[in-house]
Amino acid sequence: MQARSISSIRRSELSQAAFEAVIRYGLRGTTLEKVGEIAGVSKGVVLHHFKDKSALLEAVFRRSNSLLNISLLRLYRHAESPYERFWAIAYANFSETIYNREVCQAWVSLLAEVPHNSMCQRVQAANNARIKSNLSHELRHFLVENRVSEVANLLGTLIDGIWVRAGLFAITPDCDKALDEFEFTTLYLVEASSEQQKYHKAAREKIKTIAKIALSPELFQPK
Amino acid sequence: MQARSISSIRRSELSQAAFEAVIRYGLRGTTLEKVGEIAGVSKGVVLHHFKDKSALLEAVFRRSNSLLNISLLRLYRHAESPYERFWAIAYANFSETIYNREVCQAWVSLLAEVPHNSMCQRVQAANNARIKSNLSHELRHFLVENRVSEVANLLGTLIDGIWVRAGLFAITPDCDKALDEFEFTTLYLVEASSEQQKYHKAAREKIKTIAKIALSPELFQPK
DNA sequence: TATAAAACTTTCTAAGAGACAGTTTATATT
DNA sequence: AATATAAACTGTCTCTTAGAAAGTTTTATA
Repeated sequence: MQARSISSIRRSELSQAAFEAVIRYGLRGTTLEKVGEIAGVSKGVVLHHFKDKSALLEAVFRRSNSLLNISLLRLYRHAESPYERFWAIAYANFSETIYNREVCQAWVSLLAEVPHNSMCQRVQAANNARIKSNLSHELRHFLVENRVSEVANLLGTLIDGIWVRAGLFAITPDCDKALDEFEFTTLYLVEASSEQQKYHKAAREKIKTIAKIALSPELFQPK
Repeated sequence: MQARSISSIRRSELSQAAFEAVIRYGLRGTTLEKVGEIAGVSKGVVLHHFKDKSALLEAVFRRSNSLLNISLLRLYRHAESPYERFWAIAYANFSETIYNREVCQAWVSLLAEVPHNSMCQRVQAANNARIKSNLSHELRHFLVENRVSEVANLLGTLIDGIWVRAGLFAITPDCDKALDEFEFTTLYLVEASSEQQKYHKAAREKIKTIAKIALSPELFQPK
């Protein structure tokens, strides 16, 4: 059995290398040659596997979004209540494995590609929709139906805002601070009763523990 | 009296042209030649007034941030209470003159420049700090002191999030929707009493009217 | 082992960033 | 007004980059 085609392995290596290049040299400083250099191949190989530079950057963009997806699925597997699934979403976005200098910075750098790349737009739109849908699904359990959509939307937008700010300044972002901001906003937006607040705190603690294991760097090596 | 030096006029023309180019061709598609073409001069002129491409993009970035500043000052002039000044901040960020397809898209495109350009980082950091300080100053009047900083920070982050989402998809953003989201979040975060809510509504209405005049496209031609 | 397809390399071209030398235009000084 | 000086601008040259194309090697499969 052939595990994965050479092409798919190369594409993965190359998009990883491109990610590296974007971190090191910025979007404008990322050239096909540098990407090849990091991957240990010639520029020609890069263009053999990606039709042009846009296609390569698109793959990097897709990759960084899929990291988020993977981490969410891992946490979902161990979340057993709406509150816990809600916090799984939060920790998927703001655990060290995902919410770190490199990834945030790369994401912000790649944002510039989106307005003129309809494939990136689709990826990003799908991502926003997925987060909103996930949040809505859990919010329904502790918020009146007619406010669910609005709150889910706002929390999604807030997540983007936190990410952007983290990416802009090329410093290590503070996971706990981000999670605090998310919690703070949530509790006010859903007007959580003190009983509900306890559930949230408990769920956050549990998912935090799970995230520490399930999203540990050793276990988190994407294909 | 010499109104403005030739250089300063040229720099302004050129950064305006560069802004145009970023909109039309994206960050990666923006070349010095195209910028010159839009401005009706040769590439050499561009490099005469800006030491390199980064310096040019920096100027565009600064420009789009200063638009925000100008619109805020205009509205402040007519705001007469904390509530009104609070809403002046909101309308400075989300009036058609500022919050439109072109500006949002350019802003997002230029974000990619920030992580590797310390001057852009300084501009952006100053901007964040200013918005936070402005918000804090007004929030103090209808929120207990020990929550002011946190809420100001969150609202600033939310504004960034709304902007990013608007810039990503190259469509005309919806000003009223953005303002509704901002209002919605504010009212919950400050736990506004029904009396306070009335003040907010009234202030929003008033500033809306003022913005329609003071920020009308005819009157808003930045230097 | 023959054949095709996929992976990879090398070479070439057009376009871009930016340096530099030289020319023109504006400003200030006597 | 005449001259000096600085600023604005132009054209040319070099080096780097994206990407196309044509050719070579490797791998898979019948």
